[in-house]
Amino acid sequence: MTDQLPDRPGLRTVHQLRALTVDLDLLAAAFAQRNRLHPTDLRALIALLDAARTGTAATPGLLGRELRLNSAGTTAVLDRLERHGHLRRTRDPHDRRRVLLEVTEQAVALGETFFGPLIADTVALVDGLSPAELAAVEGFLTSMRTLVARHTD
Amino acid sequence: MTDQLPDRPGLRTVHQLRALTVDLDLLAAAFAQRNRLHPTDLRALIALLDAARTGTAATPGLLGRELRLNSAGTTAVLDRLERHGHLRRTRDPHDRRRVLLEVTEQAVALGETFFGPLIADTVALVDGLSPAELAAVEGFLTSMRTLVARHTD
DNA sequence: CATAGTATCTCGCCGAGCGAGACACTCGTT
DNA sequence: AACGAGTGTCTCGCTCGGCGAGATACTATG
Repeated sequence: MTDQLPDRPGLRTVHQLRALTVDLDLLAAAFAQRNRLHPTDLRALIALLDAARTGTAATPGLLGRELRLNSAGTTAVLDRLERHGHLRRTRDPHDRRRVLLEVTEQAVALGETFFGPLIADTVALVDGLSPAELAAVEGFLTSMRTLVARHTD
Repeated sequence: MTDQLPDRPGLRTVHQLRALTVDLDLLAAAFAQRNRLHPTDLRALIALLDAARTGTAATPGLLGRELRLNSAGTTAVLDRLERHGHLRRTRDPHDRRRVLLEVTEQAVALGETFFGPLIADTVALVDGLSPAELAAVEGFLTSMRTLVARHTD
């Protein structure tokens, strides 16, 4: 970005990666708008679907921490999702201060329409790679994550 | 957060890629907050720095289209950036309806503090790859972009 | 010229998210 | 058992980013 030297492999890759993240953001934004969801609501839905998939108990507090929202903002997100029928709130019988969040079938279906085809295509793409290619791609992604993590402080 | 053991290589890669984009978003958000910028202002700044780097003339209209903001919102973004000294507005002498946007030295420096180290590390990482590995990574990124583009409609 | 088209800005409004605080509940201490 | 501290969630009032509508200034075309 701050380097003008054209066509060094490293810079080309940086550019490709950045373009890809921008495209993914645009895709998410387009999907959100088409389904009358705010970007934050979509992020929340993704987090809740993840939790449901891994069997983790989701609560407003956890969600708010994940989305970097304070409690008031979290309540507002949940109100919107509940109003749109993507979410059910139930009191935790073991700790009656807590609220358990349950995504509805409708929300799961919505998530599948969004992620399903893209994931399927990506899996097909990855399955078409040779073992060496797969190793290179996975190594790159892993290295990038630790690298980004090191710059977040 | 949700590092479950994904069964197939394809899914594992999908997960890694998604985690990476989330981490990059978090990095950007953290940087924005530390510099008293709104996420949109940072996106605008990135777009303007890109334009400056490629020698493209930046105008409010172009920027607004890129950021998916209407004209009122675009004006507000530019007001904020100008107020913070990241931007100068000048009338285009050839078409006096238009306003030309010029990032200040301060903004360029800010961009370098943000992107510089991360880009340098990424370039170093990519430079350390064998030609075959590099080809695999670039091929993957390119394929993903066309794949995402196909799903955006 | 007049008229249509274009680039930008202003005004009034909506609503996402914040800070402060209320309320309900749990838990350790006494 | 009763109290206080700590925790999870929600309510209230507010700020301010972004939108729709329209004003303003300029260019292009007949």
